[in-house]
Amino acid sequence: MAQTDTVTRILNTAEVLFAERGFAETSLRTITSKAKVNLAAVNYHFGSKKALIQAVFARYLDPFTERFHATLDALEREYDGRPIPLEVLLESMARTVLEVPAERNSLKVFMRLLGLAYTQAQGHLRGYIQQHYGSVFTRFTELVRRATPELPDAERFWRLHFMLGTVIFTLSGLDALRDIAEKDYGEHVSVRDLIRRLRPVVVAGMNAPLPEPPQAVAV
Amino acid sequence: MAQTDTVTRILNTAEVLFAERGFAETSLRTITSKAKVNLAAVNYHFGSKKALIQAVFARYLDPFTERFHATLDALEREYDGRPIPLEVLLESMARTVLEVPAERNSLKVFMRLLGLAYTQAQGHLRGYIQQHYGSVFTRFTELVRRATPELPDAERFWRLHFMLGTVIFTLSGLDALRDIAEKDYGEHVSVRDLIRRLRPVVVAGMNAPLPEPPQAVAV
DNA sequence: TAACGTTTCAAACAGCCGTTTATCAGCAGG
DNA sequence: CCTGCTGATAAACGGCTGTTTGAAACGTTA
Repeated sequence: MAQTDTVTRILNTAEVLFAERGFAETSLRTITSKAKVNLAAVNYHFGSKKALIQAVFARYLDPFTERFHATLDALEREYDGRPIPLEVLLESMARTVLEVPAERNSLKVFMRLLGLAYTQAQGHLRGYIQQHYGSVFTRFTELVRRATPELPDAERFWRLHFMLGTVIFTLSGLDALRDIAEKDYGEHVSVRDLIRRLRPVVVAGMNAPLPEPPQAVAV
Repeated sequence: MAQTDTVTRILNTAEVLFAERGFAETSLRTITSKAKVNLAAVNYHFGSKKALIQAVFARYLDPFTERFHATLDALEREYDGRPIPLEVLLESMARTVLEVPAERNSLKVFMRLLGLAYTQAQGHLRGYIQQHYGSVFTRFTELVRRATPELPDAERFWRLHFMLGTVIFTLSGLDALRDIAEKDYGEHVSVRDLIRRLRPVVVAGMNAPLPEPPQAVAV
């Protein structure tokens, strides 16, 4: 019953190629030839290229949502109704994001894929992710809401997306940036190192003073 | 001598379609038919699709770099050797970014394009931008360096890219986010409004406390 | 052994891609 | 008048795309 060797070979090859070149720029022929599988295997096992793309994401996001829900369950038990501090929430999310792909040494790929999901056209992907994994995000934002009661709802919404942008943009473009950083500062940067650097910036961003109201005339 | 009507029609149509769907997903036939010009016109006037993509960027980035250099010239004269405060630098950049496309009501397109330049494969584009416009960025980062002498060089490098990610990610995915925000918070968000919200977050992120050193054993 | 459902495989499908070609219109200067 | 030159146009080019087909190979169960 275990997944066919062919299926995993396709998934393993596809996720790397997608991450490197994007979806439209990666043809099924490239995938199947590099995976040493017959061209028709993709349509046989997945049905279409769209479905393959979604399957690639599901293989990361299914275990992620499961673990993240479990983590949040544990936190809610621990804090027993009291608001969970923002740092704890962010830390938990970061840890879960790191855990899942760590087992396959593919954190970089996972991050690239997340970036692509946001920026590539692929309307079907956005819909699929929203529909299948939207609930975790909703639950998380609700907990963040309780952790930051002083923030207006709209402001918190935008700041969460600001921070999402920071993280996804950085980690998904990591290879290119790393090259520059290494050349200019002679410093090798690991993903964990980057997350260490990201933490204070994200926290400070979330806790930044409120913006001055828009060109308002004082009462 | 003025640019042919055909050339501008192609550029106007192409930039919108590229911004909406990405480069690989936008065919020359789609562009030329929507622009009501002959298919061969693109290759005749630009030479290739790659060159068209670069021309679309050049039409934004050429005036941008020119104005931004002028702005920095003025600032350096004004501060006469003293370091220019970080807020002033960020503010100037934001103002220049807003000015250029404002004349064609295409800020949204410009931002999407910047995002695509980072995230889409298109290796030739990254090279082209680096080669033609890298010097402005270098000059800007050097001024930021003088404005934030307490930051280690590597830390400043990463934080600048964190903030770049925040801005590009947000503004380039603006349409999708705006829909959610409007539905959930009933609030219409303009680009200027978003920049007002971005400012304190970016400043706070740049001024965040330094991260604790990596798992170092105390001496 | 025979029949079965599942998976692999080579080949072909129609369709779209970027680019090139050859033809033709319009207009300049000799 | 006609010779060049710039641009516009329709048509075709070879190549690559995702998908489908029908036959072959496989392992399992009767």
